[in-house]
Amino acid sequence: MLKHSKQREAILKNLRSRYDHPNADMIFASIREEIPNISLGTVYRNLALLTETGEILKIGPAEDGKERYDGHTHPHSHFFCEDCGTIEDISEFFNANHLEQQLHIKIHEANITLKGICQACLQTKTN
Amino acid sequence: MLKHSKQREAILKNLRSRYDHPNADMIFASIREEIPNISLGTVYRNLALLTETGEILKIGPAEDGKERYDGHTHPHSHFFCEDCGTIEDISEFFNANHLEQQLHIKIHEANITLKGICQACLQTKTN
DNA sequence: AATGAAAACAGGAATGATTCCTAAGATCGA
DNA sequence: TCGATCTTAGGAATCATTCCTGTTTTCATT
Repeated sequence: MLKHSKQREAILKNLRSRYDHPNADMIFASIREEIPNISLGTVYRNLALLTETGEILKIGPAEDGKERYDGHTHPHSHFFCEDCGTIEDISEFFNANHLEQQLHIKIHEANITLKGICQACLQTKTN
Repeated sequence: MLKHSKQREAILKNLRSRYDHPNADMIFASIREEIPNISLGTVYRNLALLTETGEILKIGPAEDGKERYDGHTHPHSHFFCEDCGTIEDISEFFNANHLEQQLHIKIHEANITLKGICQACLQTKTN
């Protein structure tokens, strides 16, 4: 059973209010202003919990190798700037040339990352 | 200037000959059969070098958090199985439903990851 | 073939994001 | 109010990756 905690609530509220795809440390720093003695471990544990319940998204590590979190769970993609490291939301339908012109960005790499269950695992499950 | 080394050559040859998207440790184990006293640091250093020269690809960390490498650099995408952790190549044009039927897989998540330079950075460069 | 500077290496220590551990504190149904 | 269970703070542990150092290899030039 999941019990209420002001720490978890603060973390969720923080993520819901921002659009900069922060990492655990950035969230930690933010929450600290409100709950000065919160521990980094608590931030990590609750980010994992909230990700599991689907209330937030964990978006693959950025160039710096740190995981980023997104409090907005509607279907959308992300644009990683290789220069400054910012991560922008992409809601438009995917079309590289169109996107470059529309968002005034330069796309070097466009990868589709698919996750699911492979053929071998699907067959194992049927047995 | 880049000097020849049998260690780097062995790593490249190893990656060119396999299709399982290994991590640094798997490559280390493989090369060790040929060069028993190669060090893990050498493997990491050369993987970084080969990635920089474009001879291999580093494909984002898998579920286990470890980086994977791909010795085949033609444009293609990857499919990560969330169950067994295997990574499969995807060459077909992207269409989730079509792919599921064609490859007999179950797609839970399809993310487009874009990398490049954001508007702010492009403007800074012009200055 | 010998020389020397640059690049690479092996081995091991350091780093750092994330996870784990434990005793104390908060939550909540009964 | 009580107790079972969940959560927390704080700090230690983990472990993939990077860094360091003294030694070895490469290779253009003699």
